[in-house]
Amino acid sequence: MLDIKFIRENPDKVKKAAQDKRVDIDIDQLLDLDQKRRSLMAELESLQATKNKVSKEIPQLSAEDKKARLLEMKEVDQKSDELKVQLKSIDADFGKLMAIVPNIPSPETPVGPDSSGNIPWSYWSPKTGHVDPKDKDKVAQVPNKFDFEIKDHIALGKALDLIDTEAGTKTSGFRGYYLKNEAVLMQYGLIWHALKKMQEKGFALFTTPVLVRDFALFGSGHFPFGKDEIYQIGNPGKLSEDNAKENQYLAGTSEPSLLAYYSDRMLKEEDLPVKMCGVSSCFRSEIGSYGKDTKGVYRIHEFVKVEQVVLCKADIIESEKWLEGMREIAEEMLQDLKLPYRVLNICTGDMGAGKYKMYDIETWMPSRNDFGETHSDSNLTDWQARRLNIRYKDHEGKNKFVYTLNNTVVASPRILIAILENYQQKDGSIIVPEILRPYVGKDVIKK
RNA sequence: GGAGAGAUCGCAUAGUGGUCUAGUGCGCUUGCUUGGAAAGCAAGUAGGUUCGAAAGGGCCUCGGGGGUUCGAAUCCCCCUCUCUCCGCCA
Repeated sequence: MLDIKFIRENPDKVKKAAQDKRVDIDIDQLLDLDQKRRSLMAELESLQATKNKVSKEIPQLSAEDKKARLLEMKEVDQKSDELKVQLKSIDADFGKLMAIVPNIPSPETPVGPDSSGNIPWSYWSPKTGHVDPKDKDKVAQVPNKFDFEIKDHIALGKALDLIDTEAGTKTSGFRGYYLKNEAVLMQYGLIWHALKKMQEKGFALFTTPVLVRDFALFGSGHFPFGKDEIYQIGNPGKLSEDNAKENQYLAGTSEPSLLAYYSDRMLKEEDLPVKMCGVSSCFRSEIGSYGKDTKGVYRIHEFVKVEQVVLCKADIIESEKWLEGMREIAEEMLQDLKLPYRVLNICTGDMGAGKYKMYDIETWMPSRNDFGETHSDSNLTDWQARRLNIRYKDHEGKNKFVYTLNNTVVASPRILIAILENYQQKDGSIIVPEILRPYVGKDVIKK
């Protein structure tokens, strides 16, 4: 959500943002509704003021005067009832449009239509260290090379009894899977490693509700945009469009729950930044990606994720520092695992409506012969905080909306794809990354 | 699943149709007092929105929504949440 005052004063900036982000919204219509809404409100409020005044006089009046006044009030009532009906419908339309007004992207965000417009920002591998994207020769050295015929994670998972998608599909349906044996230990080891790291960095740890209400998903910006992507559940007797407040949903990330923890709160400036780290199951319907990544555990309906969220004061410089800081934490995770990756600066057409700036981190996945997204780092400035009413009192005593940011720490089993494939050996075994060995209890996974 | 009680200005509490512009206590802020402090005294102590250059008005908010009424914290309906007891249960 943007401030309506900002939209009034900068309609061209907002139109440009909508165009670049490919959000279909008529800003002129919004401003027209805003105008109508305000003039209706003014009219209605002056009627209300009359009513309030007369109501106070009535007890003191003579019986006759009283009668006359009451008749007048009936008319005022009728008029105000009419206006209320009009205002209600305008309000509803206004609210719907306000909910989809996109945030203004940062000056560093490339303008582009879709993922093809994303720009590599940096590369890293254990061999090369950080690599500038302009250094083409070095960039070519980032991916792991193998001097034998590689297997994909599906074949490796099957051969070593780590992943069973056939049984998973039988039990759960399309995109179902079981993790087994060392893969289970690896997943929990990754989560444990991530949680310890985040705690050491001063983040408060949370397990979060996965089953959430409408407002949390609206607040994070997952509604109304990505409604198809989210499973709706609840008491069948209560499920309905009109009663969205009662419906519950399976969240696709712990971000909505972490943000909602502070909804409707008034923080003090010294409380900021609030650093949160959530671990939860995540559910995604993957409607709209039929036929994409249909094999293995790259794109699945349920997974586990450790997520980082920061609420900081309303200062663009400070928020950018946190975006970079959270990116570094995610990179540290991949460096701990010694996995090659790249960071992309995400373009306007590929970022959500609420985002100011966004990086994706993609980890090398040999069977795809490409990098695959494993982390997503976003600065949403006050766009979410306005939706969730998360404010703080600054040192001058002024109330402001916080800025919100979020990034992945680790998501499994997707990260297991990179681990299994990058660490595979010629003999079909898999070396366990050093940091996971205490959790897995061995150095090599083999038949 | 059953029965009952409740939700009021940061906290606690009063308030049962007009005197509520929501009182009181605590907390907090400022001032007076004091060598300094405590105590005491005095004043202040929410948010949103709208009109206005400002000063300052108007409107809304007593869990949320709707209704009755000229007028609702107060009466009615629906919802959410909390607590107590019973039942069931990981």
